[in-house]
Amino acid sequence: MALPKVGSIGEYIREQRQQAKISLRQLAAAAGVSNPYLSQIERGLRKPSAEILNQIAKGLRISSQALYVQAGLIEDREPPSDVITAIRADSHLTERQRQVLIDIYDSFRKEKRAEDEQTSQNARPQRDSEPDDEQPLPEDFLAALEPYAATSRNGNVNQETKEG
Amino acid sequence: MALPKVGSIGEYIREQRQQAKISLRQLAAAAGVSNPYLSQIERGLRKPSAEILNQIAKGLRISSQALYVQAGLIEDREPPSDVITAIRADSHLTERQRQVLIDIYDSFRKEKRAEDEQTSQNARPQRDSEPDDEQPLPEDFLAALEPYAATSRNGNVNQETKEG
DNA sequence: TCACCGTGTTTGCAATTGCAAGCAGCGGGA
DNA sequence: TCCCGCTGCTTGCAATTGCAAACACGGTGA
Repeated sequence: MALPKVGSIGEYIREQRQQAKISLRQLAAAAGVSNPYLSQIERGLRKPSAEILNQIAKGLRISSQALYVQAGLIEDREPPSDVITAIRADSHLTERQRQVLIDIYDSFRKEKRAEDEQTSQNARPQRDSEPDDEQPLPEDFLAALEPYAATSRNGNVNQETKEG
Repeated sequence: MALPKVGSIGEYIREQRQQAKISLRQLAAAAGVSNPYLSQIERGLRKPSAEILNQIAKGLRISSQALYVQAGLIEDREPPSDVITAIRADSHLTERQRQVLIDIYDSFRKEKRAEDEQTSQNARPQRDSEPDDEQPLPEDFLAALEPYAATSRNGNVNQETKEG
């Protein structure tokens, strides 16, 4: 019972490897792991760490994500689609703007969580769709944001270019 | 071994945890790991396995992918790169929170653009990513957000909102 | 027959993970 | 003052990872 999903990922790796028509040792070399260890992984005898998994994915030239999903390390459909990552990757923002956005996002998550916990006691059916009946952002609210937005406190203008 | 990026992921976890305003032990319990181990992870003394990483992500209610990217375990190859899309897809937010985030994002984009036009004359060389850290969000700023965050589900809000 | 090269597998073992228990500091109440 | 609860940190220690070396088996050529 020790390693429930490891077997499946081992099989998956072996499948991928065989489809690529490379030997265990070749993949081991490409991935930078030892052949015996790879053998054990493929047979589900070992639970590789994330680092090893990542290297194997590289060796197989497949997506790390695919492997993690197989390993059960990422919820297969991870719908959050990751606002944080998107913010971090967005080159159209300054570093400070990113920080603010992330903080706001986190605070939202926190509030939502607090609410969820609260409602979980009552086990109340929760409606997501609310009648949207109000302007989301009044002027003064955005005004309050400005000092945090582009600011460039010490001329930190951050221009990594990524034309997109 | 240097474990180059472990430190950064530890910091990232600690940031996320503190922003969520939960204690190390709370997160440890939520993630199903021991407190001392989490402490060591946060300080970069240990390299958590993928499984632990995944559990921590769950405990933090953040995307596993974000954590893996931070850990350098995913090549960050195809990030959503679209903040709006990510926000829209995030089921952990209320509809109102999404609206607010999107509006803030838009306003940031505008400000940044204005700045870039201004600074394009100077073409300042990039300052490496080290914006002098400073507490990200003052209290009153977050307080200003609250009315827009989770509130107003279905018209009637004041169920138990702590009214001082 | 032997030697050689390839495949995947088994076998110890150092290094590391991850945990239970305990330690030190801080703030509040009796 | 003591006690309690909370915060994070340190300390052994069992369990596990991941590797080097050696193993078993098969195919090839001399």
